[in-house]
Amino acid sequence: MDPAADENLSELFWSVARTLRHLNREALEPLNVSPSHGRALAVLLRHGPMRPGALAEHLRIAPRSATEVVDDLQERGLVERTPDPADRRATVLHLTAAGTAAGDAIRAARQTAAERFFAGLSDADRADLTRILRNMRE
Amino acid sequence: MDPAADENLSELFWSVARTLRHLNREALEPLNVSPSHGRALAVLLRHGPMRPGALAEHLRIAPRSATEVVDDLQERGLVERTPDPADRRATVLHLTAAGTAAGDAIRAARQTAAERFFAGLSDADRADLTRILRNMRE
DNA sequence: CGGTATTAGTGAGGTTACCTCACCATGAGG
DNA sequence: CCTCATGGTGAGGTAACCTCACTAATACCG
Repeated sequence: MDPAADENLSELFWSVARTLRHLNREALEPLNVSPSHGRALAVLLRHGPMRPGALAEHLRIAPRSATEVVDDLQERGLVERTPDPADRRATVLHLTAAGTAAGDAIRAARQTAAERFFAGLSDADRADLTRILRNMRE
Repeated sequence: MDPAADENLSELFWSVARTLRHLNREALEPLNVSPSHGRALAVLLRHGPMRPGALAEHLRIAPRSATEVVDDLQERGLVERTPDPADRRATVLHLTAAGTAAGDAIRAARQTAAERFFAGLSDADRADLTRILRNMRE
């Protein structure tokens, strides 16, 4: 109820979020993949081949922006565009072998970063945090 | 200790962070201030007049980038540059009346957003969350 | 069946919020 | 006083987004 407490909580939350973001970026850096490309690879790895439009939805960006991300990824030989046999307007994106390897590396790096980050918490704290965050997400 | 749990916790955290960011942006939107400008105004409001270099440090951006932010803010009549009497290389930034008003409005909007966001939590949960986040920040 | 509306993807061009590098004026120390 | 460091900024660049306009293809409808 105390407004000052709310403000502190919000600032505290941001401070922690920033640390986590930095950690994630550090984890991705040696893989030579930008966060935005990493997210795209992760989506393709998790959900399999899909159209650029679907990728855009997963990433919550405009379809045009997905085109751009795919351009970069294709240039690096991580994804391929193949025509959709069912709809000649559409293309289907799928990971190359290199793309799958990169995606796996990203997943591993992310997990390591998260482990390091949450390592200082007791099991009880983790449980509390999970419960509270779930609650906040509604 | 369970890797999957860590990953979920990290994703959960991001999901909540995104919601909070959106809420903050919504709160700032009617004030016609970008997040970056809002942060700068908030710093000047909280810490008083300072040099561009100091502002850059507070915002954790390069000095050159602070110049840019100040340019925009000055163009909108929210801050002024005055020569530093103690050092003729330097300038001192201070808020205009309009800038102070904007800063106050931003602070209020932020607080309202935070209140809405943390409204669903019990006092005990807030205390737990605060403690855990402090712990994570080390 | 033909015509209109819709959809998938992308070219062109813009924005925001950063960055580095080079430079000038000034200040500080030997 | 001469060199070196510092404060600010011009010039120019980048990442990751955006909207608008367009083409090709498909879907719907009378």
